[in-house]
Amino acid sequence: MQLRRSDVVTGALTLLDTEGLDGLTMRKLGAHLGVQAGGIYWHFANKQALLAAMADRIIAPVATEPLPDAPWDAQLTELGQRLRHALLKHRDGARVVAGTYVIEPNTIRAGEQALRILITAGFPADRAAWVMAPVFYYVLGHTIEEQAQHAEGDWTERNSDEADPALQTAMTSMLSAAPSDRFTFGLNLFLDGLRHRLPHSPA
Amino acid sequence: MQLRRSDVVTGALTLLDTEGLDGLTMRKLGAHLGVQAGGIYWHFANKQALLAAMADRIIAPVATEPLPDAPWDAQLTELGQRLRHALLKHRDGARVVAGTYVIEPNTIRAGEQALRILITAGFPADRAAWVMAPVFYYVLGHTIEEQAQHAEGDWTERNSDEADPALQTAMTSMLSAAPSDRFTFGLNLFLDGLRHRLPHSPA
DNA sequence: ACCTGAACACCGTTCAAGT
DNA sequence: ACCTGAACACCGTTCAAGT
Repeated sequence: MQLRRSDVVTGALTLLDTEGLDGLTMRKLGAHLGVQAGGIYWHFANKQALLAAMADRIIAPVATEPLPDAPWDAQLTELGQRLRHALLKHRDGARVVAGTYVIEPNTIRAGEQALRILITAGFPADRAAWVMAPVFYYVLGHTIEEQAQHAEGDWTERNSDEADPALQTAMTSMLSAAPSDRFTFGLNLFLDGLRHRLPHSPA
Repeated sequence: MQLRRSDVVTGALTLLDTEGLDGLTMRKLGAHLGVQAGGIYWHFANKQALLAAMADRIIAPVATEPLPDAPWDAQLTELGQRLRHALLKHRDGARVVAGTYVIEPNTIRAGEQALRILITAGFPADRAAWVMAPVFYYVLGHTIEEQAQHAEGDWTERNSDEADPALQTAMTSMLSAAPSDRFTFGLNLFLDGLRHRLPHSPA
């Protein structure tokens, strides 16, 4: 039976979870789908196009679920949290999304949601995207690192000697903290900046 | 005459500028250095280690130059600006740094500078790193996109139809703006959040 | 110590040819 | 329309052997 474009994306995401991004090859994907590697190129022009489709699928839940009726800052926080959770659902999800310049439908929709929140809240339309981009970079950057989980011993090892105790405290408290706490902290840092530019919304 | 570790890094950065990160292969680097590809492995355990050394070299100017005697927020801004400029000095510089979990000396030093600024300013030591990380993610994310310069027509093309004019304005103003203006704007957004948590420093 | 030569085990992508 | 088979032009990495 035939392979649809969406089957290829689904198979690729399954393989992503078991092999990771670096282990995701067209040949392995072909084998997983019961097809020659070359066969995939009938459905996708190249690997990059497939990765873009995967990224869009990963982001889908962020664009789909309706936002709660809440103040703009709570809505924006919710969007950031949803994005992180969506990225965490697949191994290397953040790297996949970061690596593809996505102009697929769901990604566009998610971005439009963020812009609408900001514009409705009173941000000038010609600055809304300037605000959205940093939040997006932050969520991606944080989650990439969260998913990389490079053996945490590294830093402590390298710097066990010669270091300022305050700096030690700083690094240790970052490495030992729960990722979700650090994430929320950073997101709030951002929103403080935003709230500062805009009258706080009435609850 | 013999090849030193630092010569390999220098050659790799030269090649990076002409070929880009995706075109930087061990074989091409070998040819550029007048050496077989395998020969490089005497100096570096693998390509990843070489990329880490390249990243550290790229970041070097951020760690080396002393900071001006200024309020903490101005110092932090300066550090962010320097990091962006350092990344921009080499093609795909931001991607190189983002792709390597760097615990090389210069990167450590640059991070310590940021932590010291924050701690001196009065941030609790166990939160300083939580503040530093988001700024770092932002600078990297912004600069990666700035260096990708994916034909700006893409978005406008895809969305010339059916779209909300306010959203159009938002996207257009982002795509047409000078990257350095957008960068400074985003950095300030962050600092507003920080200043909000800390008594503003006396000039 | 530092590098060559040559191989190993892979890649993404193309494309005639099959069904 | 959808895929096979087989090739092309690469990769990173290893390692005996040379100097």
